[in-house]
Amino acid sequence: MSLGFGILGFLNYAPMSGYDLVKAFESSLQFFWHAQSSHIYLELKKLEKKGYISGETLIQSDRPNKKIFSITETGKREFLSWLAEGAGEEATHFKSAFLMKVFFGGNMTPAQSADMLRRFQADCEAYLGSMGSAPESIEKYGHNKERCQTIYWQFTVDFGYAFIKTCIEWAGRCIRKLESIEGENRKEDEV
Amino acid sequence: MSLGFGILGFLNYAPMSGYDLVKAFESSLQFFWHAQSSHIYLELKKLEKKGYISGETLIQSDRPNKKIFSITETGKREFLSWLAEGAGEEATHFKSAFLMKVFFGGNMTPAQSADMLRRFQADCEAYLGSMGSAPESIEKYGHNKERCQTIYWQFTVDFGYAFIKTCIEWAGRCIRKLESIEGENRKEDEV
DNA sequence: AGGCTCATGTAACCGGTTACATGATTAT
DNA sequence: ATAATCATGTAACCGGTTACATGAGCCT
Repeated sequence: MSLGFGILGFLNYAPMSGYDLVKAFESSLQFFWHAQSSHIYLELKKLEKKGYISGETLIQSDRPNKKIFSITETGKREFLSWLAEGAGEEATHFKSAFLMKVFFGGNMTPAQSADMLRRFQADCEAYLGSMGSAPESIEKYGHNKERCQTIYWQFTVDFGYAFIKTCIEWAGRCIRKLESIEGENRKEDEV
Repeated sequence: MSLGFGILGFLNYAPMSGYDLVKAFESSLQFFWHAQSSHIYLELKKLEKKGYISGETLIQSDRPNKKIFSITETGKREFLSWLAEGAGEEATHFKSAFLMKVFFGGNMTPAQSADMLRRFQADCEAYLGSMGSAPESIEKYGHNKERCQTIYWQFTVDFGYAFIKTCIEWAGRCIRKLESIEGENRKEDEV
């Protein structure tokens, strides 16, 4: 139901259509929450059924019509109480199929493992590059809001930076270790 | 299907029962993959149906009987080709409902947000403490295997350490920032 | 005419969780 | 007796993905 709360959070800023929400997720939460448009529309239906939001069709002449959703009082209460719950222990959980591959790296050659880690490192660097636009996004979306909102957005961006940098450094250590092993193996072969 | 590959990975070390696999996941992959026993048994059935593993009932007199699963040639091939695929771009993805709460922190008081972050930080410290047993686990499980396996296990443990430490430091920075804001607000109130 | 953005959905499926259910054997 | 560990499952559900489908209106 976390996606639902994300939607409520955005609607708590301002009424929006499903399409607007898709864009909003893409340009902010996507660092730690990937939402498919199909899923968002599905969730909107559920939230409306529960009475947390209400939608009104807006007739447009220049573009296709759209349905604008607003958060209800009940919805606001639900959202705020979810926030107030604070962090559960699941916050420290981290799931990764990639690390599973690393774990079973003994079934590949060290060279293969090193390649995998290099690819990972490169993806991280690319990701880091794509995050360059984050400060502007925050500026753009936040300039008409209270300034106190944007520091929380910045917190999540900071987390992203710190996380990716940690990944890059870790991968570097692993790669160096694997290269040293390869070096030893070659020496043994020569003897 | 990642859970399936995790199971194949363990069975590639040695034949095991469902119960053994539950224990194996708990004592190693749980840092980045939580597997419920019910799910493991379900997955074992699927893998058997696909012909990736085969099970034989072992009759025990001192304990309840159990079903020992072994990886088949087909299973081995599948597992190895999954490994060889390397890291996909999903490796850099990170999903967190907790960060979503941080993102929407503007709907709480800074004090509430700071409390949430302190709780998170404390959970991280606790997690760090629980990881102290990892090196022994590796030693224990690895001493009868080739030494080259254990360095990959160590890699994932190292990642865990680095990740949690990054979380703790990040949370600290956020908390300090929030405390300074609270300080400013109090000053304004006094004027 | 063709491609773009805007706009909204449905259906099938899959991965995973929760809750429940059962029963053998061993140790205290 | 009874608690703990060993051992295996089922059923209902939920959160999310993938693939598919549609169509309005704009720009070139």
